Amino acid sequence: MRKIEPEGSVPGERTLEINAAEVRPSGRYVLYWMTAFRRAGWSFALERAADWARELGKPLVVLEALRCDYAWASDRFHRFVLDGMARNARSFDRRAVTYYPYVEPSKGAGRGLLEVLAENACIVVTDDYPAFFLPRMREAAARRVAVRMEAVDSNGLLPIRATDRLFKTAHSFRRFLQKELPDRLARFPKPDPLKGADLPAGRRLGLPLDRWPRATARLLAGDAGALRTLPIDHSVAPAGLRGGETEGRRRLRAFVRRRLAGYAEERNRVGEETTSGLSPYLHFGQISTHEIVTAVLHAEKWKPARLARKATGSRAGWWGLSTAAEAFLDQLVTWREVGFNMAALEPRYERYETLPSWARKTLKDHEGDQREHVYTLRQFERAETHDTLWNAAQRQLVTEGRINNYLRMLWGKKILEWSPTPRKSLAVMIELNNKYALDGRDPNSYSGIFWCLGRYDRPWGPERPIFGKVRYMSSASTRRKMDLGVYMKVHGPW
DNA sequence: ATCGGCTCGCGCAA
DNA sequence: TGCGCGAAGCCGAT
Repeated sequence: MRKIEPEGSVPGERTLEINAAEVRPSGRYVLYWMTAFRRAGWSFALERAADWARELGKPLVVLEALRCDYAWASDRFHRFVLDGMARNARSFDRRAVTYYPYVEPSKGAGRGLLEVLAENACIVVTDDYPAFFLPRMREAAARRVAVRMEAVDSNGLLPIRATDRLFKTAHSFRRFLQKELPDRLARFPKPDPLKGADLPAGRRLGLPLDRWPRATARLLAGDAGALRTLPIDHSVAPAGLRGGETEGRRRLRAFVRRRLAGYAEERNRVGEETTSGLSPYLHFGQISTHEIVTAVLHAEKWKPARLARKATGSRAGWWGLSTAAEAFLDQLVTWREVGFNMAALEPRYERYETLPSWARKTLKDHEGDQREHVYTLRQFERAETHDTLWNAAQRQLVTEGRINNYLRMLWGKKILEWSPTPRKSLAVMIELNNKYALDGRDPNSYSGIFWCLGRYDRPWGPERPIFGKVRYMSSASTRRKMDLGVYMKVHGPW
């Protein structure tokens, strides 16, 4: 039997069949189950779903669900995702697409929703994201759904399955990217995959969803009273920035226009807005790396001929852009995607055992060292250490859902220094980062945490107590190097 | 203000 | 087999 494939331009290396079932051309619609790439533009997954709908001549149904039972679910993350769902509702309602936003009102209430929708689907397309509970949820769904399911990778510039190699340093990953990216720069997702897609209208599908009522406008508006009714952690308050694709795009424009040119020199200035601030939007899939890269390349009037011929792994000069743009793209592409490489290829990416062996050895050698200060998770959480700078960074995390890039490293290094064991320090970092950081639970966030313990880094001398040969950082040097006045004022004691 | 040394693994040249 | 080099460091010498 001929295998059905849609016409389209989504690269084969980004699509993955995740069950053995057949496509069902007699179904009533194509179902796109949006779980990670929560946006209407620049998404290979949505593009693939639209390709299928056109190929089969069926309407497209988009299901975007928000569970309440995942770890660390709180007002903070719900509000951010709901902002995005409200925006998606507007984007999709202007198209010939049936958008179904579902917010789980109680634990387990969403069970069965996907299967019921899949019963009438020709095919289910979903997102291929390599971290948190999403891979497990996707696998469980693939076993229960009796129609073909595809997962599509719209994570970054490099498809997560482009290689089997697990990269141990940014340098070797960068060198690999410099060989692999040129071909992929010509195959970006469409800014608006539904434009001109010519899909049949699906306005009156009469979905049998009485058991799973569509999210109310009040909830999508992020109404505080509506949030309070959900069984999630209300002690972690919304972070004070609006989520959603439009807001992410607005920030991208502002960054490129006003802050990109000074990025290389100013990114570590504490207490000023000098970075893009896009990582929460990237984490929840509300903006795409492809869109960001396109905006940067456009601002720099870039041409493919500017690419260096040789892949040396060097941090600057490969793109042929300004120093600032090269530095920014190194963060966005090299450092973000090396974390996706880890999460996609190493199922134990959250485990201490995945640290490089030199780091595990040296930390073990120093596990018995005397600790001058030792704090519990709760003391760290409440910013109750002896170090006012560390406390300020922790308070920024709790109130804003982020920490200044440079201070985040110091934050982690000190948790290592002030914990009974390196393993316990890892547990504290993961707990606090996942609970409070908008971009926590992301592959990228794990890179940041594990870097503090030696991942992607090299040994440094001299060997010190507790740290061994793991790179040491000190609050005293940080205070000397940086102007912390404004920062300490804003994040001073509660 | 700037420099070297501290230390290990990788990729490439030879 | 040798060599250069690497997420943002630290410290002491000059």
